[in-house]
Amino acid sequence: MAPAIRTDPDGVDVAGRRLPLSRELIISAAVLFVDDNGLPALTMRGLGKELGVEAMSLYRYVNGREDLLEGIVESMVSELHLDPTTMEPLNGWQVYLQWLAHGVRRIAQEHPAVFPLIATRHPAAPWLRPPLRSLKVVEDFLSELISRGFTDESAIAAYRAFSSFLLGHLLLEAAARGAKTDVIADMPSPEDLSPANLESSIATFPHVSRLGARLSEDHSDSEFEAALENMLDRLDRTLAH
Amino acid sequence: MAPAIRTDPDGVDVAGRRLPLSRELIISAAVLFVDDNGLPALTMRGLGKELGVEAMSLYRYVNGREDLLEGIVESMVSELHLDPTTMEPLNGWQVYLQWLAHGVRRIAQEHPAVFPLIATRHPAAPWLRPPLRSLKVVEDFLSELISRGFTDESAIAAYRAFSSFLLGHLLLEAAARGAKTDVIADMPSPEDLSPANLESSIATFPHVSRLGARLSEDHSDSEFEAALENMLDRLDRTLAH
DNA sequence: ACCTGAACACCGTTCAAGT
DNA sequence: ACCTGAACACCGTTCAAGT
Repeated sequence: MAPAIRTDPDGVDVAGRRLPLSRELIISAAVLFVDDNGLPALTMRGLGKELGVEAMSLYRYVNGREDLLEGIVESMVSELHLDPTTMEPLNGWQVYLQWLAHGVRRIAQEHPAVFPLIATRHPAAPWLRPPLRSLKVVEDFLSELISRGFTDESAIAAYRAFSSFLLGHLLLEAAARGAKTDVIADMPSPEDLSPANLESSIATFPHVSRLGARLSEDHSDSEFEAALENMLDRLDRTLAH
Repeated sequence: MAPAIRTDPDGVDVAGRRLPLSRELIISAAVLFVDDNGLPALTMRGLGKELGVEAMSLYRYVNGREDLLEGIVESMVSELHLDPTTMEPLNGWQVYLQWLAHGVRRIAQEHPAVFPLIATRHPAAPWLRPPLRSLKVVEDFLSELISRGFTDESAIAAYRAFSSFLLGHLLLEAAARGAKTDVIADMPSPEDLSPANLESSIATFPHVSRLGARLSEDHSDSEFEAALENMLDRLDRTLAH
């Protein structure tokens, strides 16, 4: 059932040694597991088996399943931390927001099955807005914009608008990407528009039937870039008020 | 534990008669249950108890838990169907999109705990985009726009942009609304910025600390209207190409 | 120090049996 | 026709016990 898992099923490396358990190892194994098998398949017992260990062993390193999910989200979002030691300085808030937007998009594309977790889990503080849901990311966001001409208020408004933008676009893009690759243990979709059912629905849904092929086309790259440009232009206009 | 349920805990009406079980009754009871107790609390056994019946009885009317969730989503989204018999004719695609946007927003506001379900469940067809995830809604959408000057391509582009817009804004708004009312059986948030922890993080997150109060302010009404206006203007511009 | 066996309280789901 | 008891295969989680 599990296709092409990246670790040996018994959680041993190529030399046959068992990898030493740790929070980091468990979380990264969980990410791979969700990538391959989908979120509902992630159970403590199943992940334990993947690592060649009983489920109870995991409780030494993570405080239960909820904490594991939190760790997964945190490990993904931390890729968006600004790191001055390795990054060249950004010139302009537009460059920063472009970098940030494409960073989140890369996460959504590489881990489409994990992204719904990033999108819908309750953040640590009520004003944190997925997918920009870590304190460090928000601090960077506000700092970059305010140091480059935004007022406090406009930086906060930008944070709200930008998080909504990223969430809507990338959650739908991840869902589309997931639907192609997906380990669909879901039920066979009842009102599916496969060729068989399509004919019977031409009368009821003429536009949908006629445009079915074009509705399925993937223009996510150009659509994302265009919407991102529009967002940046809009922020620029509020700056010049 | 369960606060202010709207049906008698034994699923009987005021006269003491047991309500006759049906798919519709079960689904609407499930919606109320999720509104009050949150999505994770919805179990077949728990819902059965709420209706004064054993869990197994529900299987006569719904094909398992997944089908129940599907029924919940479908019952909410069907509120967005155009009904020519009761509605006055809409003049202009802007009026239609305003009506649609506010309809989805009302659902998100009235059922914030259900909205993540509408947002993240795999739709019946891969090209359906939550929250506009029913064939009828998409047919209405395309029909309204194409009959009012949109080309096939621009109507499809508008469907994509509009669904992304609604999903991003309303999922975040529902999450914020849910966090206030929520039955939070969640763990105590570890990096919460409550007064106690706030002081220690001023050094690490100066902007966040300074703006904490303003980050928590709710401007969702005006922000939604402004972003909706912007979206409609953008569509209007592509129309005039 | 690290892992496990056994146990507990839950799930969803099936099916023969009751009324 | 409609509901239930009993059972099965799973969960997450705890804790005393093993090594």
